[in-house]
Amino acid sequence: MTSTISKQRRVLVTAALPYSNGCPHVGHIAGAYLPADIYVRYLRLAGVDARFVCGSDDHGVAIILSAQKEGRTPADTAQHYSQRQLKAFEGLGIHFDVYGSTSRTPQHASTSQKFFLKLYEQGYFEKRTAKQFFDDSKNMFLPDRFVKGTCAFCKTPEQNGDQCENCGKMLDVDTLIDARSVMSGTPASVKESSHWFLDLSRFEKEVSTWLESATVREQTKNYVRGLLSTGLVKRSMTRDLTWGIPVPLPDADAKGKVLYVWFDAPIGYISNTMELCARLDGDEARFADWWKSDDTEIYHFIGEDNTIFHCVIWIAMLSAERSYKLPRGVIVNQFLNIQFPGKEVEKISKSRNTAVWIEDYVASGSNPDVLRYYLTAIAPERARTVYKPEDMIQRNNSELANVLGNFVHRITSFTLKYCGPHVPAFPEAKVTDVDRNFAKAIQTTHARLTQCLEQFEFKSGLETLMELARAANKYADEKAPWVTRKSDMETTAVTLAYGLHAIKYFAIAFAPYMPFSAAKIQEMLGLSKEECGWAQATDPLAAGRLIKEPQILFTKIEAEKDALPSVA
RNA sequence: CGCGGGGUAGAGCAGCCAGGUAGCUCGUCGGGCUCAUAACCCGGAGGUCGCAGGUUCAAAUCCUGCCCCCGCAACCA
Repeated sequence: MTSTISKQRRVLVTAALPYSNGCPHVGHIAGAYLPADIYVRYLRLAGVDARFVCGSDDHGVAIILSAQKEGRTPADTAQHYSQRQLKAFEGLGIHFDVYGSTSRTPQHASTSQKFFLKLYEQGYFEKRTAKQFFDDSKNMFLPDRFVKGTCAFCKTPEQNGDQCENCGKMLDVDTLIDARSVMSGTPASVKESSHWFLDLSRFEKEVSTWLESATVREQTKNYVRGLLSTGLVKRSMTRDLTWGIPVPLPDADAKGKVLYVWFDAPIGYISNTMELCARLDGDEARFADWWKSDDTEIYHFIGEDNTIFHCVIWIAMLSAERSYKLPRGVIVNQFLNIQFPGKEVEKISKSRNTAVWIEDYVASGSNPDVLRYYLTAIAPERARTVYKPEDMIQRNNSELANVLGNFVHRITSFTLKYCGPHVPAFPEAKVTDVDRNFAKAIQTTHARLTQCLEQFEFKSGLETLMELARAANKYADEKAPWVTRKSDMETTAVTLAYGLHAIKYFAIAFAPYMPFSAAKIQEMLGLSKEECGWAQATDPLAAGRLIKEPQILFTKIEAEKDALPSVA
């Protein structure tokens, strides 16, 4: 009997909690959710006990503003978008084990408050009272970016409340003249307010130690090293808002204040895990297996805008709280820009109407795998990259349809046509070096792909797979079964068996990237779930297995010139 | 001298961490094949790998300096 000592690997994967005043677009997907989903799918195929946690981030001032604009309560707004987000994700095959919400997941508020109190009791907070701009008409304090006024130093008008664009001086309540609220246009008044600051500089050592040992991309490390070298600051963890988690202090000044949204948001990873354990295991206390166990690896997938919160503040928070494990890695992708035909490269922006929305893509009935493929192929892992609608069509046609889809189709249809509906048997003596090298290429590809996935290099892994798909077409051409079938059916059988072997490999290896298409190939070969493990991926297909009629995996997309925006 | 990223064929990108024939897709020119989604395969043309030094037998890759482009600069998320 073989040893069963080795414990099953356990991995908790989180994707950034989407802010619930909007829906995901291609940039969000490429940044965090798709790579996280690919990783989780890979882990599960490899037999790892993986859980995938996400949920909406419902608090903060932007939700309040959206709710005002939409004429409903912040709670309703949050719920509305949260549900749409989940539907969009599901439409792309991005499947979370739990999609919670920082305003509705039952464990969230208490978990966040306990977290805050633990830091408070250890004396990590400093209470400070300061003057802040206030909008009397909206009855709310104004964050810097919601105040405009004239710079007291150089007299440049229309400056934001944080820094003058002209002279570069920092602006505050005393140095921004004639300040008015951006929200209402009314003059901003000034009020005093008390807040609780977390002195991040006390955790510089912890953050630094974590950073150097964690799985974090090099450019992310450089960025955080830069922050550390200039020194961390004190940062307020409370806000004067009517929507959020109440600050759980007996202090009279804490009344009416809520936790800073970035304090409670990452705690959402924990509270959503609790909710998941309550549902799946019937015991929310089992969350400790994921958050308090040395045996669990935690990975956060985020976009670059979240770096400071996950790689500095969250690490400091966890270090201060002490009972939770620090993440093993934070996988940060850069931003995705966008370029429409005949236009310049620009940022994806809701207000400028340059976003491509996932729910639109899903509603159009387009193949989710095509978008998954394209967004992985252009994944902004190392640097920002550009999403181009025509580029996606081109890649769909020339790579997915012509290379991968066509290979699967030509081999299976040839087999059905000339060798009957089964994987053909063949005499070993007919196997040549060409065949053996091809089989070897499958093994090599698998080893490289596995390494790529383990190292979070999803783009590179996909390229490796596509290389094999090209090699597969070369193999078919070199072996030319359409020629050998006239004189040598045994050699033809070898070629087809090896070709089908490759197809079976694709059915498993592409599954993390393109689950819908992989499932189609699995169906064509009649593969069971048990046969589709990562460890069995390179096993050949047994002779005699029934092959089903091939389906088209990727239809070509005609470049509808009329549908493209006209260039003025 | 604030911080970070980028500058590789006509276009878009990979390769850089672990130096060793400059690769992929599209476009373009020619050939082959006919199993396949008018698909596939082979070959050609096209690159001073931003610039200048340095290390090395060898540099797109490591080091130094410079030029250009893009972001970020924490009390928005």
